[in-house]
Amino acid sequence: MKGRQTRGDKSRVTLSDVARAVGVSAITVSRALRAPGRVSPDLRARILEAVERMGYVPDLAARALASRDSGVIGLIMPTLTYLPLLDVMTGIEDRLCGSGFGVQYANTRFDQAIMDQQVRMLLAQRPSGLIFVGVAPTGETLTRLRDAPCPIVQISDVRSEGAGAVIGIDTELASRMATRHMLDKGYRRVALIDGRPPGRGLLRREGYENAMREAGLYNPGWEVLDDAPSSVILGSRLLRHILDTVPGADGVLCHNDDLALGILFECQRLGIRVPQDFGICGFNDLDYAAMAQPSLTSVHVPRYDLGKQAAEMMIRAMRGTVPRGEVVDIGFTLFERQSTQRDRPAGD
Amino acid sequence: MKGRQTRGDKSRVTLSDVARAVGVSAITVSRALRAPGRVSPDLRARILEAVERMGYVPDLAARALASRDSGVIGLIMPTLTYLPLLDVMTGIEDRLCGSGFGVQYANTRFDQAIMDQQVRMLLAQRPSGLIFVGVAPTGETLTRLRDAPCPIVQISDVRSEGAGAVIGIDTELASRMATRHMLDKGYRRVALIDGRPPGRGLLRREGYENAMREAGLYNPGWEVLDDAPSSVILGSRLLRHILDTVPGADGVLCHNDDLALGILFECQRLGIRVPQDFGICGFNDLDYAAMAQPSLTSVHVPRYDLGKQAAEMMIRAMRGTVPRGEVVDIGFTLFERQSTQRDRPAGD
DNA sequence: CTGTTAGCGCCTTCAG
DNA sequence: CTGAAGGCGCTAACAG
Repeated sequence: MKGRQTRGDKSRVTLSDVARAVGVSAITVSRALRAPGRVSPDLRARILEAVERMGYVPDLAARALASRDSGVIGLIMPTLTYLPLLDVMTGIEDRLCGSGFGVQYANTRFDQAIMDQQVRMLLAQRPSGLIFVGVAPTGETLTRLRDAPCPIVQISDVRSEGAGAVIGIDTELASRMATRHMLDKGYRRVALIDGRPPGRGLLRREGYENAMREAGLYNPGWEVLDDAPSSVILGSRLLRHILDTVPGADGVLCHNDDLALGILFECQRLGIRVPQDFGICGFNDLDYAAMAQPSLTSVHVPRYDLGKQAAEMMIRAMRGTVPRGEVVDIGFTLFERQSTQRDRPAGD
Repeated sequence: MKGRQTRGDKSRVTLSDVARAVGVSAITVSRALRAPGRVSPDLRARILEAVERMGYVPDLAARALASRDSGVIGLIMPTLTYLPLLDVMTGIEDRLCGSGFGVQYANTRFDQAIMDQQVRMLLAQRPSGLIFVGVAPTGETLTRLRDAPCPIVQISDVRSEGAGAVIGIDTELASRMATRHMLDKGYRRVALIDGRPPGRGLLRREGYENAMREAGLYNPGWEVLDDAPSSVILGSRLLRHILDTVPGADGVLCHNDDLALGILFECQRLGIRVPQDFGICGFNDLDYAAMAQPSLTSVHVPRYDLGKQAAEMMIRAMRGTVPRGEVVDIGFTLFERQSTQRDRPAGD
């Protein structure tokens, strides 16, 4: 008698299996799992015990289909191979871990069109929330998000246009203060370099320009923007470029510590003394900034906390307690280290 | 007459909507989308046109529920903030991009229990495939995977026990050759340091031990293992530790370039000349290894390709054309750079 | 090549 | 606090 083989599969435990075992209806098990308050305590206990014992794991697809909510929070990222963003990610994950929400990454590869497409896809999968990490939605994406069916949090410059809550720093200010610091230290012909970071390039440049203008030293030719991804190698290359194109250059503001490190190595190779002959300021305060020899001045942003708080906002928003326009400035700190500690030239 | 408001939602376009518009049945549209061959060319064209025009996007949850396949490939990673792994990830993503499969990351945080749990969850969601990146499944996970309902590829040491296809390098060999290289260059009291990398620590240590033993120089006290995550800071700290505990140490084999860079910086700080007084060998050949001053000797692994090939194997496996036991050794290269170029002491 | 018939596993009503 | 119906959107499995 092989009979009763109605459902060919090798018995995946379902909600009704559990329900039958406990002697209640499926919906009660469902509620015991998701809305603890709506089931009597001891029934709930029995149910949870059975769930455990039978090894029941909810089928997310079925749940998503029936409830019109995937329980997934989409993280839209411009790249996955950029260390600073990863710290933010980790903060988000740590906060979300155990909250019952899943995380889905969408890698836009710095490409607007891909972002539009990915966001479209994500939205079609009924996400519980969307977090933009280091990119602000623009263009078509922004439009589509105007009346998105889920909360949106974006980690970006506090002044950027937003479709939801915004958390981040004032990039222009950070860049301006870093530049001013170099000027204060007596550097004059300070160049700016930038690779392909996650999109805040414009604001950083603005801060640099503002500080340089205030000092009457602005020169557009001192801005070196490269489309290659930011890296140590790029930094080395760009130093040579600067020395060629900015006569008498005596410092550089880097939009990333990778670049700063590359600059430092290349200076050492060329026999340029840092900080005496040349000042270097980085951005992000990656771990090696403090360890480098000489140590690198850099703008520190509490990235991990940034992620954590963003996730926190998302969770509150999903409970409906965040006004869509909320903006949080998490602040930054300029760590003034050896790479910019030149004594001011006398009489300057 | 407000009538016919049966489905309250603001019209999400469904398969049947498209089907009705074209005048065919739902299943035909479904097939046109997934199995191009099984629908006549011009019907298919009309359908695709309608799909485009109406902005239809498949509901993955419904699809997963009905087909018992989520179309998602799970990537199990020990951490998301370790640069070398990210290159592998990028390779995987690049290959999978456009293949129609989605990618879902599971971060195990170096924790066996979390891995077990995550794999259990993943399996419950009917993944199309599972790729273990830099970790080999063990314990409960391995058992559970024995008769997994989907292909498995693991990126790890070629000799590691596997639940599916394996692709990677011979870690012991790499480590042994790197150690031998240092010995060849005349370094004698070569220490080993390791932080918390994605699990290949044991094999790397084995390679080091084998090489040291062959040379009659093995000393267990020279192995410094730290549980902190590998980082530049850790490298600096460990150099001081080595100088304290290994009298006359003249070199170190690092299990990561982070560590190597930290060692280098600390040497510079302490006035120890590299490579004359002290040799440094790293692992992974991160971009700064070649740029550092002096440049760092390191073991290069084609990580991006590794990822790409792993994804390729996965795709083949999903078509059922990879024997489960397949093992691919992708090889490595030892780049001998300045940090180990000491002239052999005369008479040694 | 195309259509019909039945669910996939869960959750939303709406009743008690 | 619990239960009974019905359907979410899609796709196997057969038919034609």
